Amino acid sequence: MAKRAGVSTATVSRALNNPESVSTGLRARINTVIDEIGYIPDASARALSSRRTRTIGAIVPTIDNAMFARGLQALQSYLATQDYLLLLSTNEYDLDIELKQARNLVSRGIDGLILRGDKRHEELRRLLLSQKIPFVNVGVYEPDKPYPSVGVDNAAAGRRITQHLMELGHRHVGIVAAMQRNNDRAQARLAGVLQILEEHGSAPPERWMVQVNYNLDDARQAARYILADGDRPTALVCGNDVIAYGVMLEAQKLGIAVPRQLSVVGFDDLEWSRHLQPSLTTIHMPTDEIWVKAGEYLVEHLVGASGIMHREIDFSLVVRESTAPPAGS
Amino acid sequence: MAKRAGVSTATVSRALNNPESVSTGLRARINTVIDEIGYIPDASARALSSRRTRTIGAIVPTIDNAMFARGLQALQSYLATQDYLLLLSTNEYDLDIELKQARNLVSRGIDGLILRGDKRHEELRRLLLSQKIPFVNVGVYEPDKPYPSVGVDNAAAGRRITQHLMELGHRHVGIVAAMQRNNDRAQARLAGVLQILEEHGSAPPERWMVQVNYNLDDARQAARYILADGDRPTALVCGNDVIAYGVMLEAQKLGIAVPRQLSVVGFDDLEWSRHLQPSLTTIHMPTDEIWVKAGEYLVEHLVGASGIMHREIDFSLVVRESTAPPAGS
DNA sequence: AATCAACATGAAACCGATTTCTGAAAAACC
DNA sequence: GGTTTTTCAGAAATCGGTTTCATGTTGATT
Repeated sequence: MAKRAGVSTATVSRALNNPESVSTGLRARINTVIDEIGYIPDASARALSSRRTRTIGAIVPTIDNAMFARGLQALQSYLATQDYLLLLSTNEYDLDIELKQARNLVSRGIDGLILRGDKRHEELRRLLLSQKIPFVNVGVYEPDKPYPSVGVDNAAAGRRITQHLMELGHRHVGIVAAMQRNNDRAQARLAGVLQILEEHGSAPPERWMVQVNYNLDDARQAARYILADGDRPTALVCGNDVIAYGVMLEAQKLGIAVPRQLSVVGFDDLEWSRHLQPSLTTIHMPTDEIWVKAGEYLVEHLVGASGIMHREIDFSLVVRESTAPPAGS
Repeated sequence: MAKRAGVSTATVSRALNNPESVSTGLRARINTVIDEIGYIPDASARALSSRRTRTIGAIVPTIDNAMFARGLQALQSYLATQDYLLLLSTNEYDLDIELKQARNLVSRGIDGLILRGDKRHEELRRLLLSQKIPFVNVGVYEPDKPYPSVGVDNAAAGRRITQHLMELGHRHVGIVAAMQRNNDRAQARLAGVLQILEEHGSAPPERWMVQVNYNLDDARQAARYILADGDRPTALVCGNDVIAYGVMLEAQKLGIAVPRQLSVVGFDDLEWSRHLQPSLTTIHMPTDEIWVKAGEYLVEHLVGASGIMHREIDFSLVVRESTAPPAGS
């Protein structure tokens, strides 16, 4: 302890947390000693007595996904400016793992928690409630839910991009969706897409609807499956940009011209989408903004703000070269 | 406290950490009460008295980079199996930020630290030494350094892929390197590439050597700059796969055929590299293995293993379609 | 000059676990 | 059966801060 400065621990604590309450002289002396011996306060002790850790936890399905990586980066940068640290866990889309990770995080005394996904273990719900840990569901906008969410309205995004295809005249539309299991974001997108299709009497046959994992190989395989048939759709809605890339690669390999013979759309607007040949029509998601806002919500909540927050972030349709009217029109 | 079970805190602690030392009856009673009231031990208190947090810190330049995202994912998964948690920070290639983040992590009582990069603040070196915090430099193999490292020998990788170009007969080779500032990995690769080029009397002119950021736009711009000239190289070595993608996109746009008129190579072997048209010749990096090994080293070190470790992980050259003998040969 | 409020500081309790020390009971030994 | 050893569990100290409470000092008020 920096009591080498000849002061009590109480005074050091005050000098650190509430400098104005300590006289200038003492404060200077304390700071000198701190620099001298390289004193670093013990956060565990601090946490133990103050019941605050200045740590925010985050549980995402995986870090190895461009959207999450980007969001986490933005979140971490923001938290750093507020002197918060990010305790990171992944659940690999498994609710039991999520619960276990959450227990661990809670045990660590996180001040707040950021979750990706709505489907969660009932137990986790109780845990967060009983421990009074504020949390946000990030990446979705769900104003009806009894807990805060910040993100885009994914169903609306699904409707928007499908509408675009409808306006171009497509009536034979297939869907290569992302895995729906425990993924509310993917589910909402799919629901939005289907809604518009049904409104136009274009609900796709079984064969034109596939779910795939987040990688190029699986997306290509799905595209091969759907496009192999003689009677194929004139447009494909993909659950995200990565899937769309795979679909376009496979279309190219099969000699199907995009967009002349097949329109392709995605979601997310990753960096590649602008650069692809042809470039990809997609829904732009302001990922950084979403995650930073989520962080802001928690931080503000921790200093006293209150009330459930639902924050909708606007997405936008980015029309590029991968969509055009269907061949026959 | 679960002293509702009618036992002392000491016994509860023992039941949790060293179950064999508690009689079966008591243990059962304690476990029952724990389940009943949903008792979760306070990690802060535990850390305070045991001086261990079961937390590993990591400081990387950015999460938003496919290689780091992937490595962190692998590391986090591994740590989860060992009941360790990952405390994540980024330094954005800035040493001062890194020091600040490290201070914060140390204050949190991390048991070990994973660092990406060799160049660091002198102060940080001292800090880690004085606090006796084990750490590893990940992503590079540097057996001569006085601290552990686990990764590939990037200079050797640079030599290897350049050798491949030499064998194909290229003598006019340009370089689009990654940013060198505070990036030992990028520096080592570049050094390896230059070494081989010089051995073949093919040191590139100024104009053929550019440094760019990790994104497609910058890479394309660099390619445009190098390839605009009438007298252009027959091959380009790119600092990583993302840069190579940008270069190939731009070459395509400029009407320069890859590999017939221009060979392109990268490093990392990201998912896209197999799928590109033409597919990319590159150096495969076993990212998962590297990061998991780094985690293993720390965890093992914390239970008593000792000695500086330098672990070399093998890279491999993956020859695909983006390289061929130069046009004239 | 006397009274009182405001302020700066230290002493000590406290946060919730781990760990050492100690004693009582049970097991082992002769 | 008496003594020694082992096992089990509780009391209490400890980790390093924060925070309440008490106290002495200074400055303002009248």
